[in-house]
Amino acid sequence: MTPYYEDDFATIYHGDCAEVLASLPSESVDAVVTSPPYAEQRKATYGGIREADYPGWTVRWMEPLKRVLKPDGSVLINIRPHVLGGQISDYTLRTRLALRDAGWAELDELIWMKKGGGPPLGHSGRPRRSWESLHWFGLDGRAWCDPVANGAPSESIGGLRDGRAATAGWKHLGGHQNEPRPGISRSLDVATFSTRNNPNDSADTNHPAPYPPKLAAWCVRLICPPGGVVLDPFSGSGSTGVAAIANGRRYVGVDVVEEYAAMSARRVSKEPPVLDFGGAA
Amino acid sequence: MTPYYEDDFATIYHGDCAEVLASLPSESVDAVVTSPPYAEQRKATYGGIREADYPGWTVRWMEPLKRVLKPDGSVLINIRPHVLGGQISDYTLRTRLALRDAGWAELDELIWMKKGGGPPLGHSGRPRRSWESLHWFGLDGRAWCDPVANGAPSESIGGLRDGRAATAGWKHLGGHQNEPRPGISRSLDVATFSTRNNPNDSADTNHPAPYPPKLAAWCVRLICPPGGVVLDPFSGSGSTGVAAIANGRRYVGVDVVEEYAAMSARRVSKEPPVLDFGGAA
DNA sequence: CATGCTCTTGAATCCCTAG
DNA sequence: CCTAGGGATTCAAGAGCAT
Repeated sequence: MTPYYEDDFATIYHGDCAEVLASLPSESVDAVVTSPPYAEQRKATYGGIREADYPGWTVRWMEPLKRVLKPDGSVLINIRPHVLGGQISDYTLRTRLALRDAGWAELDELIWMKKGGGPPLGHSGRPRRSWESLHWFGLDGRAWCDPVANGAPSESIGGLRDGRAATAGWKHLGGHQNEPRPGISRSLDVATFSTRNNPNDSADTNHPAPYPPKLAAWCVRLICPPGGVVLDPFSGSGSTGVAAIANGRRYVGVDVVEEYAAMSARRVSKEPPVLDFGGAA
Repeated sequence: MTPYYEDDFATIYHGDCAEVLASLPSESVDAVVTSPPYAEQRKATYGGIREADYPGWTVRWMEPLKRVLKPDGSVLINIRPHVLGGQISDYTLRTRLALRDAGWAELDELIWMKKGGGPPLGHSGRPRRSWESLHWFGLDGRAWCDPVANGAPSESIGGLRDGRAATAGWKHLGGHQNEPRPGISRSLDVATFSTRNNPNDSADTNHPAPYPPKLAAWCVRLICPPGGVVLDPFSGSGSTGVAAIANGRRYVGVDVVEEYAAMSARRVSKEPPVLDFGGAA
């Protein structure tokens, strides 16, 4: 399939994601980081998947990934139930079970916590909904992950206190005792970022559902090794691509809406790539 | 059924919760706040419900609540999947769907965020799991809730700026424009508390799964009106009871293990009740 | 360069009214 | 009685500017 845009670090396709994914080489992608259209949302641009159809729709677009992903690759999906009549929808539950039934391994439940609580809208008689799920699936339970990538420097990691090397989450990645990556704590399963986009990008991020680039970067660093390939089948404004390139990964984006494929290409092409894989990981 | 312990503010039963609940008067409980034994956990004391049985087991113990709860009462359940072979268990998903199938309305997904990340345990190659779910169910979508009870004082509530009364989450509770409860923002759907118990309680809280009293208090204030009755069918060390009484509610606790019924009675009887329902709400 | 103010803007829901 | 559409609600982040 012919790319809509291509450079050394990014490839953007305009087309239906199932078709595009079917055309990608086997084991060519390390990680998928995406925020698909939620059920009943974005009707204007994506047709608005109905709740009842959502689990099957998700299983279908993810099926080609079983071939396209590397064996230790994984998928991070941001979806969220809506509230109707004071009750939350169940389509995310049913989607998770459908993916398990389809053979996917559910690795963990990660959370995006909206700093400051996010927009104060919603049901005025209920607590403000201030977090969203990042559902993490892999081909099996052994998916690649760097638990230290988003960790904070720490003064109290066990090894530093008693003279042993600090190897939290590091031996796991093949590190050796004599080259420890010391003083960084394991990250939590929660990413805390404001909902706001970078206002500098505002002209180029006119998309109904952009998530903040900092969140995308957190996800990329967690599940894609440095120098690897990140895929977003619902590229939208291209935030995942920007985050991937800014963190020394390559990007493959897909969008069925030409305007968004163009927007992704524009933003991705402007992002100065980071090639220093050594320290930033 | 004869209570194991009883005073003006608390009643503790020693027995199987399904039997005890069946013996309680209709519409006598405003809210249930509980942390049942997780699947495959606490085998020594509770027999260790198997994962496959967990949804049915939950539906069964909750069934009598449809009669015992007031029509606008609701239930807050703290359970958590475990990790095995790098994959999370699905029993909480299936339990939520089973409760929906049984006619319960799922009102929201609330979260307990463990301040500081909680114990740094778990799989060392993965992010530290630092939150747990509080699943909120009601008889229908109109359950009682005070969205402001746990809110923080705010200087920037809309009404304060332009002279209108600030009635966030207050009109909902029957407040009038001329008696606003101003300057308190709606709480978030996240409760952030450390995992630590009050060290003063340590002698009396030797229970395998105590959640912190501050978390229980947050839950009580959210879903039980001042002066109402809070029920915990898995009373354990009695933290829910302590929180209820300290916040001007009454408590009904049940535990199948006599040692825990006794522990609940002991802690509850020591807690000085708060009777000033006026301001603390 | 800190500090403080104004200004804008949200992946929202509910209620009420009109048909 | 059910459906569809429009108005009301409400607050933190961050930029830009003034002090």
